[in-house]
Amino acid sequence: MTADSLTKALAAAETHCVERGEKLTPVRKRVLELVLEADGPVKAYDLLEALKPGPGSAKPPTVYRALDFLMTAGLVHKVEALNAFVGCSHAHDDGGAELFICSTCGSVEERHGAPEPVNAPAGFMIQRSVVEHFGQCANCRPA
Amino acid sequence: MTADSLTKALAAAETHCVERGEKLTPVRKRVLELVLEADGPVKAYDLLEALKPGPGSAKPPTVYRALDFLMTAGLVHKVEALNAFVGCSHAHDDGGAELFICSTCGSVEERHGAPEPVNAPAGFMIQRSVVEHFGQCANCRPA
DNA sequence: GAGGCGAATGTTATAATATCACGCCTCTAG
DNA sequence: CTAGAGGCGTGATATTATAACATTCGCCTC
Ligand SMILES: [Zn+2]
Ligand SMILES: [Zn+2]
Ligand SMILES: [Zn+2]
Ligand SMILES: [Zn+2]
Repeated sequence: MTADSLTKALAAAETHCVERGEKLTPVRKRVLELVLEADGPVKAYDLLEALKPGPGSAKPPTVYRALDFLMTAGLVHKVEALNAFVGCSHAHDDGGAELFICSTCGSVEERHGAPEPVNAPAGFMIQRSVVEHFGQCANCRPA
Repeated sequence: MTADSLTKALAAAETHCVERGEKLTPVRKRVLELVLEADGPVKAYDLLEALKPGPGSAKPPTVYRALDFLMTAGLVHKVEALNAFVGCSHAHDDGGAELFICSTCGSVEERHGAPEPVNAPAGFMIQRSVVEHFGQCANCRPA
């Protein structure tokens, strides 16, 4: 992500929060910035390290609280299978997303629109779905 | 799961392993038994507790090694979003499964046959998919 | 301005999850 | 026999996440 598009993404995130009646505080903004800067899924304790020289102190609750906020706001998604986090460029309020993660280069592509599976058990009401695909992206795919 | 069907499942698991040229050792069998007995996703350290009075000692590597084996054999799946494990009644050799987990009663339904999503990025080669749906099953669904 | 309230954050400690590293035992191929 | 591989025991440690409580700050009211 270029510095320019990062700035724009942060501005858009700020607007998104204001519309939801919430505040993108400095700590939250800094965490979002770090997640967006990363070129792939990023670990909570790596964020913690990156935060240390920064504005606030850096204890685990700081980063986990910021991540919780950003996930609720739809600005960050957790990759459950990696215990890691990725930035979201769509800012969708519903939590669901479909992730395609390249195991080779770490790139993450996000897609929407994988709704209720056709083979769900009868009467099952889905509230939250975790959909993560791991493999090789077009660039890293072996010949 | 009834005691009878549990016995049958363990016998089937043993056969499945033999066909793969692997051994369902006592520790592995005991862990599988515990996972199958549970009425929902079960945590590694709960297995550890349950193993303590059992045959071997009970340190984390014991249960994690057994779980790794059982997952590779397709006898157990990990619920990534819960850091928990569920028994598999299908014994499919490929790792993929689609799970429907009731947040109220903890029941888990497993389905197969949700292959390559239509909206994958061009050229992306999927190796492993994690698909977990959380919500309410038909019994627990509010009126 | 003083006081009170709530959200956000700081701080300390601990819980929960998972792996490493090493050595012993057993089985078996050669 | 002997060497190697797989399986497991054991102690230590790494990684991930939360609980509990104190403090700060902005805002509203009196
Ligand atoms: Zn998203
Ligand atoms: Zn790639
Ligand atoms: Zn299965
Ligand atoms: Zn239910």
